[in-house]
Amino acid sequence: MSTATRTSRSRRVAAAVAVPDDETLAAMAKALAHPARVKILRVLDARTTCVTGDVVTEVGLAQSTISEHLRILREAGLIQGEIEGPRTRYCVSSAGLASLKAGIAAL
Amino acid sequence: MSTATRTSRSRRVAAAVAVPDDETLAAMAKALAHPARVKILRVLDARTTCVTGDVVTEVGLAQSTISEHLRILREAGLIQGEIEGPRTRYCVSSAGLASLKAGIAAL
DNA sequence: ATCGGTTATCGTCGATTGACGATGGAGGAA
DNA sequence: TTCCTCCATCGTCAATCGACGATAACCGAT
Repeated sequence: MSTATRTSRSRRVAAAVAVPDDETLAAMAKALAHPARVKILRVLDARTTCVTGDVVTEVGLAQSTISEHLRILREAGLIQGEIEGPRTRYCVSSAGLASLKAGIAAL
Repeated sequence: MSTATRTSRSRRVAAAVAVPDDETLAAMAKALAHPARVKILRVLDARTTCVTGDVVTEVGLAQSTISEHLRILREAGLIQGEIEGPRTRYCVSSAGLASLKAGIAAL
């Protein structure tokens, strides 16, 4: 418990963080269970936003491999990408990340 | 951060949490990347300590499978087990878990 | 309409994972 | 000693992962 001292029957104050169950937490952990994906998260966080090509350059793996890692992170809800013309812009999902943090912190 | 408000150049107060690099963080996440292992952590936390057989009963997988999961968690530094006569007693490694939490929180 | 740049998806291959039963060793009890 | 219990390890099998090149789809500009 850190931000939310206010728990029980009070008004919803600010973004109730979803606490994931075992299954979901494991899935999110699995998405992080690869150095390249951890690095991708850091890259996205540092630049606040980038297109796939930027990530390919930064991480140094094949484009198809990066695209796959991005898919895994996206399906885990840790990042989100929006199509922007011919390219796709990715950013970390603060909601998803918060959920992961909450789940880990609750251990 | 929860326990340690005291950070910088003060005397080392209580267990400076090691912040893991990408590789290590990924390895710890990988250890959590399975529902059974998440559950095992919860079981250990709830009972503060248990022998392998208890975990087998609680989780409901084959003894060899549980033993393997315990090994993975142990090698990731998330739990520690001490041999106690004919059985092995496992408990959560607060240091390892703190390291994981720090790594995740730093994302 | 066609071309060039940017991504996602497909197919493949070797490596790793996860599950289980079987085996073996280390302790306590008889 | 001789059991019996508890646990880790081994061997095996199917399933999944990770990386890559090749291909296709999509869009903007020419």
